[in-house]
Amino acid sequence: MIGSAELHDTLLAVHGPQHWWPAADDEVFEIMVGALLVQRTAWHNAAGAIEALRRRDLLTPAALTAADIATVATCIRGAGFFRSKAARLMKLARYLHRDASIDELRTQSTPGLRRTLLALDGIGPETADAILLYAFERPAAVVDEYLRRLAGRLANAGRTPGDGQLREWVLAEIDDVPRLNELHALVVAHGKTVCGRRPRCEDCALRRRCRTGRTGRGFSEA
DNA sequence: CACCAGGGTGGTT
DNA sequence: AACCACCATGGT
Repeated sequence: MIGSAELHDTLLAVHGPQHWWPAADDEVFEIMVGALLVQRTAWHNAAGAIEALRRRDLLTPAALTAADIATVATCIRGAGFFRSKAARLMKLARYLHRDASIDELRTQSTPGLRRTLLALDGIGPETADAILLYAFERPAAVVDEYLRRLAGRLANAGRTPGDGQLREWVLAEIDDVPRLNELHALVVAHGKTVCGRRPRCEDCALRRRCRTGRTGRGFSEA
């Protein structure tokens, strides 16, 4: 099985740097909002929703808590699923304004912070790891559908790995935030342009590594 | 027109 | 544990 470091380097050579969320310290809440808004939505539309919220100065927990949910829903309508997303944003803002705070979350250990995020409405494993990585700059491996499909083609020996195995596989060779950041963005770029739902391995820089082409060790159990 | 986009939740088998 | 419907808009 190819290592995550080689996957990173190969995709970087093909697609170049992706420039995803260079998280400034005062943008943590904004990035958390973006991570919720972008779910099953093109980034362009999520970005428009964030700008609409920014125009109304709603990108702080306090301001969003005080806002009317109908106003929030109007701002984020273009990002889709606006009713559920508006409710989730209000819950997130209330939680960070009343029950906790960004600074308090910063003091938590990475595993603890992951559990904290997973307990919030609308934050599942992928969004939690994206927030850990892009907002809090913690070493986290974001496992998305593109990476699952990619791993399914690259792991020719064993069975297709589960999400937990995929996280371990990524972190085994990459533990620094900049490359984990870049890797997830590159996997998405690769999935959208070359090997998406229907693989086009003949055009892919990884074609020699794919199940249709070659040998490898595959993922090990446990 | 069908399909996709930086998923998660709740219910059923 | 795997599968499913649902959420909803904008772009191609």
